[in-house]
Amino acid sequence: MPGAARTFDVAPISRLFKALGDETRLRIVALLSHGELCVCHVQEALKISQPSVSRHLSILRAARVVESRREGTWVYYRLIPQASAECKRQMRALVETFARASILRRDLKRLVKVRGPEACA
Amino acid sequence: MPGAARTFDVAPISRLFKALGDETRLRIVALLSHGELCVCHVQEALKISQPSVSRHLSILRAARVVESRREGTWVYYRLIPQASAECKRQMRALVETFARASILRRDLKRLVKVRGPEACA
DNA sequence: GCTGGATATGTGCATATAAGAATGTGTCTC
DNA sequence: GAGACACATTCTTATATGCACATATCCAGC
Repeated sequence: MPGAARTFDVAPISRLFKALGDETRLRIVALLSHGELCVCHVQEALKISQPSVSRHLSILRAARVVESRREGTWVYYRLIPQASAECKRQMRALVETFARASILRRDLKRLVKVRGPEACA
Repeated sequence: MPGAARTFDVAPISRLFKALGDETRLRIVALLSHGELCVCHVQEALKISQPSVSRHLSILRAARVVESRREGTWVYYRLIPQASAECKRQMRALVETFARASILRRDLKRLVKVRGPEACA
């Protein structure tokens, strides 16, 4: 086996952690852990500028943490299953953490209630 | 309850991920997940400069990921239990990942065999 | 095709981070 | 206390990151 890795490859986890090592992006992942959301939902929930949300989402997408789906005018983002077992393990732990954060879940419910579960405007 | 957190506090996890979002530091944590090591061991295992090892270790210590203990000339580093449940969960998942990386474990064993389990020189 | 709303991207700036070289601190031995 | 060794810190340079602002793209409805 030529070029077989002599040491464990930490690159995938490192990439994941780097993407998650930012409060804003972590809050976005927390929101998305409860389901799919469009950009305006995230923007409203986090109270930050639209370009900032978009940028952080693109970083998360580049890191293969989220994927997007366009539906008319709106773009919906959701978490995607991790490719490697290591990243899968980390994301599972993270989602479990967020699942226990009932306060955040209430925030999200309130947001969806206000803005509507399907409509963005 | 005045000042009660309206949103889930992501700061501790963010801080942890930021510290771990670097390949070198992740490799260091991987090594330490198998037990306590002194700086020269880490330096030897990772084949990087001594100041670089020291600097990364200080970052990990600032992030409350490791702690150090001086024994004569040498300084030993080890992982420390995380304070918050969220960080504990992430570190458990990470250590489990490294425990499965048998290749890395063999590297470490070889290193300890060469350098000795107790003596650094 | 034009307009307006939703989203994405470019630019400039301030700050943070990483690596290498040099130097400083602490501890042991003699 | 002088020298040797282990480790930490500082400095410089190159690169990366986050934010604010402006601008561009994409789509729906007319």
